[in-house]
Amino acid sequence: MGANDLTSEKKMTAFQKVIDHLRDQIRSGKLPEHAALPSERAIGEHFGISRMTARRALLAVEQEGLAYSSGRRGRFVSPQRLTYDISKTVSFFAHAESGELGLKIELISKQIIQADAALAAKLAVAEGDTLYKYTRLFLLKGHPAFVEEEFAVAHLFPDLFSHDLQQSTTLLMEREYGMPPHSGDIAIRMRALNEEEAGLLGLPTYNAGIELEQVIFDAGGRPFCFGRQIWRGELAEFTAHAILRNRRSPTPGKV
Amino acid sequence: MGANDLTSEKKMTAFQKVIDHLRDQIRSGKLPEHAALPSERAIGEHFGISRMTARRALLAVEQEGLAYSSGRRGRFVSPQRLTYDISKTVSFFAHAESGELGLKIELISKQIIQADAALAAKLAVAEGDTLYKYTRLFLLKGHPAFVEEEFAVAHLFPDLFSHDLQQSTTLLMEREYGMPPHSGDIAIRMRALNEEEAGLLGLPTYNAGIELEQVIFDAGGRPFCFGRQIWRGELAEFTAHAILRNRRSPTPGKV
DNA sequence: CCAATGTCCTGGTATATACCAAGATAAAAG
DNA sequence: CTTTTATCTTGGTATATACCAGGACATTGG
Repeated sequence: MGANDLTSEKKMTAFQKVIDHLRDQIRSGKLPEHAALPSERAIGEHFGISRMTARRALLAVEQEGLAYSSGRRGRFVSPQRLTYDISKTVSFFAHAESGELGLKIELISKQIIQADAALAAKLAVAEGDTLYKYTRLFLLKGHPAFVEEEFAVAHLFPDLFSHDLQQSTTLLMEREYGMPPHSGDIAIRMRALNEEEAGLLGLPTYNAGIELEQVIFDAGGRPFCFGRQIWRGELAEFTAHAILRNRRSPTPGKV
Repeated sequence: MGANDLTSEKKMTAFQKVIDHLRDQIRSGKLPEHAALPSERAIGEHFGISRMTARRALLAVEQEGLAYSSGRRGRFVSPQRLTYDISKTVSFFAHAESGELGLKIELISKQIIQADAALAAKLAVAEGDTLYKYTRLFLLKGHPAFVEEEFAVAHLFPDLFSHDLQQSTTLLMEREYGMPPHSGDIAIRMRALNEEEAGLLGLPTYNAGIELEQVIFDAGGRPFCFGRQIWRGELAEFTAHAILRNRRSPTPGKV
């Protein structure tokens, strides 16, 4: 005992070695953005491990956000994370326009629906009121970033569907209907993708993503639009600057 | 050929059946919060599938946030998600005190360090300046919720470590040092846990979680504290209310 | 030149098995 | 009654193998 201490890190599991290797390759830039990672089988042979172990390692790297899988085409290096300042704008499109992000919108579906209880509460309308509903896929440089479902109070935006929906609806509502956003209620959480979302985002089902919900209010505090985005988790970062309201003791002196 | 169409959903994979079953059990309340899920082996036998397939199903349910694993003790039903309004308070503790959440703080480590480039930039001090650093684990009703690493500018808080760190440091800094938080810069993203975090949170490494970073400023706009929390993803939801700054056309009239 | 075809590579699913280590628990020893 | 020990259960890791279906791509036929 104590003769072979040179083999320092032998506690490492096989798939952790692979993870570390892939991480290095990606972080060092040897594998640039959107470059293909070795396949499960290739890694298995190269490291002398079974394909299933190689697979676990690749899935871990995927979870880590360093790589993304694209159906049966293979796995690729994730692009750099992008930040979305939720306290400055309610429209990601408006946010993205300034920087050159190569944003593209694909319309997946549009329909006219009746508000259910949950939507009615969020949009301060009666249950059964007419709403526009449309689903869109947002791509950054050709790569899926998030899926958005949006609900708009119908009577405020007559003939909304006659306009092009491949643009910022927030800007559209402001320009065409004189309805500028004034404030927003936002919720962010992590959850698993359902089958449809996974398909659109090119991810395996049950992958985790980040959901961002927002209710947009006009200057009078009336909600007119509710949106629900589900992002590829490795892609997004949300920032905000918060000014704190007066709390229990309105500290005299300053302020 | 056309005789057995009653077996309607036979395209379902084995592990999807298990997922649906577990989801039902949890959503319907047959399995209450923190109740134990069947083990991998038990599910395998019950559904006539191999343990590895049962395992994949359980991992998917875990990813979905419906269940959490707790080392080698088994898997359990996740408690209800809790919301944390980031635009109203910078202290989760202060936030949690009001509601009866059963919050407990465990001090993991504390040390005095020199600021590296990244920390120096965030806290507006010189590289090499002295900082307090402490890591704490936050538990809700006895269950790990998030790990927090906090960095405070040392010269502003003499003898910080002589105080009890099992309380809200924001409140501590306000009460003992007359340094109330005025505003905060917040960033939220999804990322994988490292080994230490996974251990503390009772999760397998490389699981995804939600990271919340915040820089806290005083009334003069000077940063004095930087915190980094990593949450169990299925547990947290972050909300904010944003008032939009004047954009291209400073809408006349209100405000 | 273009469309159709077939082959190869890829990840997704699934089985059956094996060993390990940590947690839980019951049994044995003090 | 308490402490220690041994056993059982659990998830974590790992292998070797197999079949399927979709994407990529070169070859073939018109």
